[in-house]
Amino acid sequence: MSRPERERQMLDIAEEVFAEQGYRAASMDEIAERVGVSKPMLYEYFGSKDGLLSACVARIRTDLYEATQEAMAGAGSPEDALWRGLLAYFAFMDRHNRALAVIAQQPMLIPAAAADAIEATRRRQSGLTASLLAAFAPDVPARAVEAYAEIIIGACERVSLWRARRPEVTAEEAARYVMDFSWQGLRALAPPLPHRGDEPPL
Amino acid sequence: MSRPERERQMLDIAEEVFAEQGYRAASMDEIAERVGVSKPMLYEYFGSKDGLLSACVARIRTDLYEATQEAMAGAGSPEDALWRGLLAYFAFMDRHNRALAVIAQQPMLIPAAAADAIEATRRRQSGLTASLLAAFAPDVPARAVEAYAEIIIGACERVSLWRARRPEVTAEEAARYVMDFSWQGLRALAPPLPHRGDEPPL
DNA sequence: CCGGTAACTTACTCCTGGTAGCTTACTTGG
DNA sequence: CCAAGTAAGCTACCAGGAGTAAGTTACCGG
Repeated sequence: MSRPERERQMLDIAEEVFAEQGYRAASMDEIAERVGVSKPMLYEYFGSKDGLLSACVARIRTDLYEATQEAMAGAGSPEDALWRGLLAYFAFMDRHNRALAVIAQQPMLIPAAAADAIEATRRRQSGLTASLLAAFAPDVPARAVEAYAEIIIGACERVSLWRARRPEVTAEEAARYVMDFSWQGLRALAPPLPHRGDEPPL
Repeated sequence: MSRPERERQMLDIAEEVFAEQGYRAASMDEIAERVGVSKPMLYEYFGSKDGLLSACVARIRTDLYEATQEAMAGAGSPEDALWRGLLAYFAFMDRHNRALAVIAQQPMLIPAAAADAIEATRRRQSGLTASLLAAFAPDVPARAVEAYAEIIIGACERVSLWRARRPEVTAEEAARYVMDFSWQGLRALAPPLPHRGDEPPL
């Protein structure tokens, strides 16, 4: 079997095993066995267990990035772009095994080397969001744009996690929540106070 | 040394070591040595390495919960409560070693038992936020309130992570970003439209 | 003084991530 | 068609750390 072929096969199996058992419980021996290959081959290809996880995560993140970017490409307005991006995000999470999607969001417990690879792809996602924001709010300072991008990413990740406990929430509903919140904020929620135009206290 | 005393001491050291080296890299032998005690004592007290992490996380989360709850107690309005809560959150993250605060947010790489303990305490935080929201938006469906609470928590966690890369961002500035975003949403950012006081759609 | 209990230790086992070195099999040039 | 090189693959091992069994000290009530 050729190298790229084997590599993809290994990633497929590893993704499956990690999702089933979690990173720690998954053993390299089992992954190797299920691939139908011996353990040193895994190390030949990925260097370490962390390297294998990194590769899995990198692949997923790349796919996620492409899916959201593509979805946002055809948008007519910033608002529309945000909506399409959110929808694509949650739909993607549905298609892929949610357990690994969650693993893909856990940078810190794994060693620095692996975390770097994950963070790099992750930052591309933040960057995409940030550029969207910058496009329709050019006067907002860069720092604030970054912060807002992080906020949106964090919101998405957390809502994904929440959906794992609430399977009845559809991807569209989830996207809707994030969208409404992001667009209008909470102020729109408060019905009793009629004077909504005032500034918040710093 | 008495049991509760030892326990606290062990947690202090473990917190430190986990924060320094990360969960995986930290060894029970080293923690035991730094405590000045032998390894079986750690197992006597916490059952397993995961148990030790769970205990650390539980303690931190409890403290965080109390800190934010206390901060929000004296608020005059929901808006004020949100602001105080956010500020307390980020200030807490500053005081405690940020690395462990981050570890506390990584449930999935550790076995189910530990993850459960973490999620349980975490949900209390979501619950606190949700009750705040419910208080000033009683007509919003419970499901949406939950989603919004998750969004805010996710935003806070992610912004914390971001601050680890951007030490120049103060706790107050971070709280400010989350506050502004949560309150006004993004629509307020778009500068070409001068009419910000109008009703949002919905 | 003695029995019991509770903090504590030494000295292991075993599992799993990781590696050294060998074997097979396929391609390529003479 | 064969030899030589290269790439895929394997067996057998090591190291280190999680977790444990059994024994030891020290304190405290009777």
